[in-house]
Amino acid sequence: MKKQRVRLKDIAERLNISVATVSRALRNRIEISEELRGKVKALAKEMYYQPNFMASHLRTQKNFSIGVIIPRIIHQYMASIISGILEEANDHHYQVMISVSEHLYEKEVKAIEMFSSGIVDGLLICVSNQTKYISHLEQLSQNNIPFVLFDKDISRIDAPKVVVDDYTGALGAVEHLIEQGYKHIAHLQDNLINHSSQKRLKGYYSALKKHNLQKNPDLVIELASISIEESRKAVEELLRTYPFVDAIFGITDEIAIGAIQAALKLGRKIPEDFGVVGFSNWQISSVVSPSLTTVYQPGTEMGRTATKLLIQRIENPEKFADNFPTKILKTKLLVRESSYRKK
Amino acid sequence: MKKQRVRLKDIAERLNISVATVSRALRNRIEISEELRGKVKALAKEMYYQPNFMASHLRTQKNFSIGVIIPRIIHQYMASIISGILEEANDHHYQVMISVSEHLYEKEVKAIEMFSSGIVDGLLICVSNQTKYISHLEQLSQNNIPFVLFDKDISRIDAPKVVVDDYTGALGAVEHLIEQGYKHIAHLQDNLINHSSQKRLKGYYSALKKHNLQKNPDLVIELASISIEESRKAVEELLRTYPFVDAIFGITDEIAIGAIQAALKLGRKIPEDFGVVGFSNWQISSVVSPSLTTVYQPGTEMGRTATKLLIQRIENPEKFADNFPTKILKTKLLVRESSYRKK
DNA sequence: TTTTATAATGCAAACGATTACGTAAACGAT
DNA sequence: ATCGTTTACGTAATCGTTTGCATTATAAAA
Repeated sequence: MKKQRVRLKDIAERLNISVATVSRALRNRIEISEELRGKVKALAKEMYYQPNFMASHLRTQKNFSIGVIIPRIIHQYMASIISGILEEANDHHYQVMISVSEHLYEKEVKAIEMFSSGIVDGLLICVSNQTKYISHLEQLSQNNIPFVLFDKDISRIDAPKVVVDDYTGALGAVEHLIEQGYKHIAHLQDNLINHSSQKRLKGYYSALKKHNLQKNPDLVIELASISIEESRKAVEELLRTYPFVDAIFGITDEIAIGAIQAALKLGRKIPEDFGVVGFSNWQISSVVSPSLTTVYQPGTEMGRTATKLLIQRIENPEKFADNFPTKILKTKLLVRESSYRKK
Repeated sequence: MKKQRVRLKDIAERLNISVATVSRALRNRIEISEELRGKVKALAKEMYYQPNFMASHLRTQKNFSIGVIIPRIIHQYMASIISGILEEANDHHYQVMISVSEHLYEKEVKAIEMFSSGIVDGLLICVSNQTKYISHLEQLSQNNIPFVLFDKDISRIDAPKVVVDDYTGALGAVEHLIEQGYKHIAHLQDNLINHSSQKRLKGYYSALKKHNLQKNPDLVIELASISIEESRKAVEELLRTYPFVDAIFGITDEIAIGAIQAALKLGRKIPEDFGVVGFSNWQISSVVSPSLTTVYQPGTEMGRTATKLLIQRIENPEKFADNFPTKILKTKLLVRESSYRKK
């Protein structure tokens, strides 16, 4: 009743030849005469033969699949990274398995263990916000499982990395505000565990210093969580306490949008007497009114680059035995209405 | 040099027992004495043993992984579906492999072929816009590979399906506009190949009919592609040609936002003299100004439901041999500024 | 003591593909 | 006729687990 899958053996029996011959014929080995190769292929097609990857992978110790571990997926930037990963993987005939850690360290460790069981040839990892220990990553190195870190940097671990130039991106964003004439620029960010956050903060400080603006620790606000509402509340409070603040650099677009809403609510004119810049270039940012100036992060490119690096490492282990490149992708400032006062 | 992976054999040799015993001990079979089981497990842990899934899957013909085929991923609604899939799969200890068809029929077929090679136990499929033929899906049935269709419905194919109630959703959205006093409601949609689009169009017509409003084919616009710009252009033209139009039901939030922009540009007041409703509840919709009334689609729930159905079908093939359920998820109208005129 | 039941373990054959090695036939060169 | 090559294929081991069917030891029953 239940139709069995067609195996090499079935083809072999129909043609009265050996399984080995069928295998070789299908993979175009020259040792098999052209005539027979043709016959085998024709019959395979006719019988809808599909190779059993489980078996061939067990034998060859190769999977043609890579695992991806990310903190969350409902997030435009992350979705664009995944998109890049899928594209690049597809180009190289690799399949992609995704696991979401939900920013929980434990889930991250579990995912890595799960992927360490031979179902993938390598791993693409974006560590969670909670990840402070790295023994699970070192375990991977010891088990000889190639992996590449992306987006979030963990400086202590020795592995290929692909990150965005947060420092320069933030620096440019804040310099732009300064050039537009804003004098008292606040910075809203999430907790500082995150490496990117730290870099963006540094960029912010550098820009102030470069232009001889005083840095005021009260103008750096650390939000408990990243959301429009949270940011709106914080900015309202900030503007009541320090009314002289005339611009905000938000660490994400969500935060920047919250800032816009708060400023509008308090009667500020954007960009005339209040400027806002965000980070990431979510689709929202071009649609809100006023449209949001933001730092574009090349998500798709990051996905592609990380995947390319991983596949190279998988297919050429010796070559990458000791020198692990860190690719730093350039951001791009997209100037829109929220910060551009024509002079 | 290169450290070998630890196998059952390695553990067996260290303990001077057979491989079979180790295998059974690790899987908690009662035939093995508790004492020995303990010893084996301890040593396995000590040696960092990770079972080789390739081998065990080959033997058991079971993968604990499912394949997902979607048209694209950078799309909030789709990302939320994926998120639901990943959650549910994770709960049942399944892994998820994703393939993107980019709305190309050929890529969809290729993906299905690829997944038919035993690397997944079942498939979750959201067909592309271009998919008119279904032989590739029938092939799956014949090859005994369980699959579930989600989001996009193809009525001709016999399989479990999970869809959203587009008809009722659209009906409710348009009725809401009517109740708010809008009289000349236009509808903007994409090409009609899509089943959902057709259902939403029907809902639109039904609402008009129910409230004795005349249907005017000129007020149903078919866009070449879905984007804010495309929609803005179309709506501008529409409003110039038919100035009496006072509301728009857009088939997605993008289209609705384009409509808002066009209406504002032409000096219409929203919601006073112009109403707009979208479909999907993207994050954007609550942030634009005026905020957008829209029909919420339960993406995460759809992902979870489809996955649950698939896993049931995988683990209980007989039970689902002939009766394939179609789950229709309820939408929910979220009334916001773009359509709510207080009376 | 012999028989029988029970518990605990080993043996070896799968799963389906790949591949090192072996072999038979055909051919040309000596 | 003999030998060496080449061509074209077959044999069988292998990848790491799982599992049906022994097998052995131990205990209980006769």
